[in-house]
Amino acid sequence: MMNTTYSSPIVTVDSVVFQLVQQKLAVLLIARTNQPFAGIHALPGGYVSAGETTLTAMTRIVAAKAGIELADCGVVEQLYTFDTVARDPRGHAVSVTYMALGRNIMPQLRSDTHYPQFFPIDALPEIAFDHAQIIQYAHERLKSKISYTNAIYALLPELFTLSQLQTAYEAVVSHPLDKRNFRKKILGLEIIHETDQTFRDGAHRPARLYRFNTQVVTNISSF
Amino acid sequence: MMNTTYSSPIVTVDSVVFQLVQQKLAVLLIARTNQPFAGIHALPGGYVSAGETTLTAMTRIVAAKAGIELADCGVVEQLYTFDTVARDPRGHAVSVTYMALGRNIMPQLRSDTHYPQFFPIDALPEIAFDHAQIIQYAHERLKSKISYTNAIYALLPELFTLSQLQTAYEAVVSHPLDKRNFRKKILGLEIIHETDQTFRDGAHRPARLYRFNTQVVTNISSF
DNA sequence: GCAAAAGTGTTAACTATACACCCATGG
DNA sequence: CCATGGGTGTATAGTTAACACTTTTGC
Repeated sequence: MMNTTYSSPIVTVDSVVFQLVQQKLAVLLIARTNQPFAGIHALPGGYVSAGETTLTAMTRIVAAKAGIELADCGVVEQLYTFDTVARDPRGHAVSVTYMALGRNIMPQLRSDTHYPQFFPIDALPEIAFDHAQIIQYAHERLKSKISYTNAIYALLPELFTLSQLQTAYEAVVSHPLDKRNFRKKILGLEIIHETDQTFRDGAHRPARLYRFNTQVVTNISSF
Repeated sequence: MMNTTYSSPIVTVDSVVFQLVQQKLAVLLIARTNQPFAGIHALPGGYVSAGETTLTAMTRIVAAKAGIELADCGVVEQLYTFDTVARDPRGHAVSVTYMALGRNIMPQLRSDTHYPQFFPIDALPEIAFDHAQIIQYAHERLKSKISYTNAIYALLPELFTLSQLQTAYEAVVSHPLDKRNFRKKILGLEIIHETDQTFRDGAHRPARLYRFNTQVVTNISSF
């Protein structure tokens, strides 16, 4: 064993990039240009080469295929590694998946035209490979993550109203929350603080703007 | 991009196998026979070859290096995938890690003598590579897992007393639990049921034996 | 009868939930 | 003055946490 003529599986990465689009959770998909699944939407992904880390590869691939800089995403987290048998024409592939959270991301059409777009998670098109399951897995992870960390900051602008924050939570957990209970709880967690600024938007009372205490993922357990 | 002369990283697996030894959580380590870290203890791990899944590779490797059949472990779960740079003499390696839970596992000395042994997690020897961090990560995952699933069944015999169950929980979370609260809670979860058998062991009242409702990992959330 | 582990309830603190009205603004 | 979203408190139910004595057995 362990001889140097050993033949390894192909290593790939696939990325689930989330952002809020019109107050709904949306995921980045590209239209595939090659077989299999040509024309069908898929997560941006590609091959990892020897000498680059999976995270570096992901950054490179998402920039190349969707014109998105992962550095602009406030949270990047590894999800799971799938043994996707019979997916790659060259044989067995191991796919490392990541989740990224961003805001105000504008996908750019690249020269090789992969048609990157954000789709609301409750209105996804047909999805190639097992990527629908990966998206679902990422969504579950995100739901869970925002319940014990401040990670939702990465989906919001630096300054935000409590209503925007509540809407973001609701977009992720996909059910409505009680306004008074939500505010009581979030303020009690001491992960945000109010600023002296307000936000005016239409014919109603202006909203106080808040800011996260930190833009680093932090646990908010009861201990 | 995506040309067929692409060179992939090496893929490896590393396994964190837990069991209870004398009522303490213990992890399987082997003594390395080669450089680097010759003579130092490490997690059982090795190369994944094209055509086998990481789980198959892990099963093969743990059997080869420690004489342990993963099929005997009640829970096997993927943990995380590490980009271990500069670890493999042939270059960049991607290491997929798994956690397994078992009971009554006896490691076997194999022909190529890797000296497999279980060490209590609070008395580990010097550990090679970044494996100490992997063990800590696995321990955190296990702590968390037993709080929202019945996964601890995999560390216990089929029939067990409530005191044994409590001791198992305590071994994992590494702090003592209140006996009355523990029993109230565990019985309220309805994941175990009492049998008509008891266990006699020394000069005291015999203990009722219980059994898990299922030997499959199941969530026990409040919903 | 004594040592040793098994077994058993109550109270207080905290957390989660349900629920409805007034406020400040723009038009 | 009215439509719109911003902002606020209280009462109840449920959950968690602290805590000590009696029971059954072997020797």
